[in-house]
This record gives sequence, C-alpha cells and structure tokens, in this order.
Amino acid sequence: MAKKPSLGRQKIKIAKIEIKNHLQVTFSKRRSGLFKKASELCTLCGVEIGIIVFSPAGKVFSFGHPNVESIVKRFLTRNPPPNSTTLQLIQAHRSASLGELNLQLTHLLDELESAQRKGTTLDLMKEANQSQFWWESPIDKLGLHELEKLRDSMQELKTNAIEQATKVMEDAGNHYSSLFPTTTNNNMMNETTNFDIYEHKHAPHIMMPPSSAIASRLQNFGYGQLMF
Amino acid sequence: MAKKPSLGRQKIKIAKIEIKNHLQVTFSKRRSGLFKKASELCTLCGVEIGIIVFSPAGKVFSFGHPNVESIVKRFLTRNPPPNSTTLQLIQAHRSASLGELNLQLTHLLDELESAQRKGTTLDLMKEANQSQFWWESPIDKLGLHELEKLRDSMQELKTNAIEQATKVMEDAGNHYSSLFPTTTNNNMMNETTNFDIYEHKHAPHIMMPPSSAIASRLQNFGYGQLMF
DNA sequence: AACTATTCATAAAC
DNA sequence: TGTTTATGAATAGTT
Repeated sequence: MAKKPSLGRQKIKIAKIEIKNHLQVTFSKRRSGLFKKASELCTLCGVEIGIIVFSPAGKVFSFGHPNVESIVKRFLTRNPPPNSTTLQLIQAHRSASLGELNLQLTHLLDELESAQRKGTTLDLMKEANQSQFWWESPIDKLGLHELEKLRDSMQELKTNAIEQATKVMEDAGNHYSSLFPTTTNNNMMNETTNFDIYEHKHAPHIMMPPSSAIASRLQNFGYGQLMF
Repeated sequence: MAKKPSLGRQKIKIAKIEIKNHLQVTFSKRRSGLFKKASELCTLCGVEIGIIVFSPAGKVFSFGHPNVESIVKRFLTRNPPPNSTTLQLIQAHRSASLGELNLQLTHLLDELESAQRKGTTLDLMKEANQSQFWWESPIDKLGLHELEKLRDSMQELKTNAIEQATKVMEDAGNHYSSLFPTTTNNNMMNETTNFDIYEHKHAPHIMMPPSSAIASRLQNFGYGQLMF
C-alpha cells in the first residue's frame, strides 16, 4: 500500500509566517533551538551569552549564561572582570547532594530574612514620607549581589531537586511524567546557565512610575526621544 | 587509492574545547550560526531578539533586531510579574509532591528575577550618576509584601524539600549521591499568539568590532566620556 | 575559506 | 504541547 508516513522536513521560505497556529509552533521550536545553540556555544567555547526575546504577544523569554542580567549589565557598563562570586557559589552548589538541600535552603532563608529586613526598612522610610524612592536608600550593589546569589542559588537548587527527583524515580522504575506539571528536560542546558521564561503580565503597579517619569529617566540614560 | 575526502561532520561532546585554535574556529562558526538562527526567528515569527556574546578574549559580539539597545531597555524596564498568586499556589499545594516543588521553585524564581531586575536597574541608574528622581512613586507596600510572601514560600519550600529528601532517600538508598550532569529547562508558557502586524524587513546582522560596538552603545546610554 | 560526510534541527502531521 | 518521520541545515574535520 502506498503509505505516506510523513513528508519530513520541508524547505520553507524565511518570511513571516502568517498562519497563527503554525507561527506559534515554529516560534516555540526555534526558540528552544536557539537557546540550545547558545547553550552549546557557551559550553564549547567558554563564552558568556545573553539572549532576550520578545514574543509578538509581549512575553519575554531570556537565556543567559551565567545569567541575563550580568550580561546586560556588562554590556552596558563594559564590565571588566567576569562574575566571580556568583560563579563560585554555583560551583559549590553544583556538586551538592540531596542531603545538602536543607543546608542550602537554610542559607537561602537567611538571605531572604535579611532581604526582608531591608524591605521593612524601606517601607518604613516610605511611610516617613520620604520623597526619595527606595533605591535612594540603603540598597546598593550589596543588595543586588545578594539577590543575584539568591537567585542563582535557587536556580541551582531547583535543578538539583529536579535532577534528584528524576533520577530517583527512574531508578525506582516509576512512571513519573504525570507528576510534573511543568515540562522538564534534563538534556540541553549547561550547569550554570539560566534559561528563564518570564511571563509578561499587565499589572503595572509594582515599580512602574508614570510614563513621563520613565521618559525623563531614560533621557538621563541618553535615550532621549528614542523611546517615547 | 583509498580516498579520504572528508570524514564529514563528527559527533562531538559538548564540553569546553581545549585546543585554542579549534576553539576559535568553532566559536566563529557557531556564533554566526546562532545569529543566523536568531535572524530567521525574527523574520519568521515577527519577534524582537537581542543577543550579546562575550568572547573568551573579552570581545563583544551582538545581534539585535531591531537593535540591541531597545531590547535591553525593554528588558530592564519591564514590569515585574505580579506574584499575588504565588502564596495561594504554595498554600494550595501544602502537601507538595516533587512536581509541585518544581512549580513552586519556578514561581519563586520569577519573583527573584523581578527583584534582581529591580536591582540591576537601580544599579545602572546609580552608575549613570543619577542622584534624584523628582516624581512621586506609585509604589505601595507591595515590595515588602512580596518579600514576605517570598519568605513564606521559601519556608514552605524548605519543609517540602526536607520531606522529599527524607522520603526519597529512604526509597532509593544512596546510589545516586553524585549526579549532577546537566541542568533543566523550565518551560511553562502558554501564550495566545497575538497577531500584530509587525513589519519585518531583513533582520539586521549587527556584528561590530568590539571596541567600536561598545563605544557607540555606551554613548547611547550616556556613558560617553565615562569610558573613553 | 571551501568542501563533504555526518550529525543535528525541524516542518509536517498526529 | 509531545512524538514521529523524513528532509533540510548546520557543522567537524580536512584540504
């Protein structure tokens, strides 16, 4: 019988895909393909890469090694030395065993605690009717650093947890796929690589100054009328 | 004569290339491959992409559609995702399974991402020598609130992790003590493709020589004489 | 840089 | 969105 299992990959023109559904599929596939390529390049050549993608729907997808923010910042400020503290931290966590999860979490809790304290302080300052915003206050590079470390730790923690879970369940011969609400791939990313998908939502209340304020701020960055 | 035109492409391990010459070639090839992929993705799906690459030599290569700066700016000024659902989610999954743990971590990462982004923005502003913002911030206690929720989430997470760890170790013994090969891709997106009429011409390939690239970019950010 | 034999990515269809 | 299939593309090794 004439069977037609699949035409296989077909050559396509590099032009905007008009079929909505098709576009979504292609975007998803190629995005992960792009990130995978980036990841491999990082590992193979020991380079640092940051990728930011804005989907047509306004979502943000980012890839970063070691993380997008450090890349961006370095790009903007021609940051000279590579991030050492964070890398060390990650390195340390990379070989962590499940038994150390508790330790890590405890440590993270400590950091969170201090972050909270900082937040409280800032809140009090605001209530004291300070006209300056919170970044005018005690928060400085240290705060940033802490946050970075925290985040990286969390990332690593998550990775470890998932790794452990996967391994353990595989060993136990369980079919675990239904246990994971979110997709889990253990094969494409590199150890210290951030592969984040950050959903853009429409709640402008957290830290969003009026557009006019943003405009003026950006002018101070040399954006001028470029943006607004 | 046995002819040996080429072995063709050989499979390689994704690990740091040690032969410098080889590394250089691979970096060059794969970098252009990466940028090409990005370019195609831009055209096919009408998305905006920014890529920043720091070579081992410290050189900067970038790709941007329409240009890196606008992408970076959007990324930095993006609204942080509202996290009001996080606590609910955590509490709803009080008896967390491993998969739920993963979910929780993903959400926590989102929050941390926001916090970090704030920090990055702050830091950049400071470096831009901004010392005052004369607009009144619409912010409220959300900052504190977020931190509190984060804290609570972490507490919950810790409990769950310890539970899981105990349970898992009992179930599987110790034969998985050292297993941390690769990381994880946390994919959890579901976007309704919005079909805006984004006109996309040829995706511009921006590969400027490092120094000039940085220079022009920094000038655009008001760092002009600060650097050079 | 150009050339090929292969591996890898992915368009289609489910 | 995951899987499968078969083909289009990218690229490792060589010249």
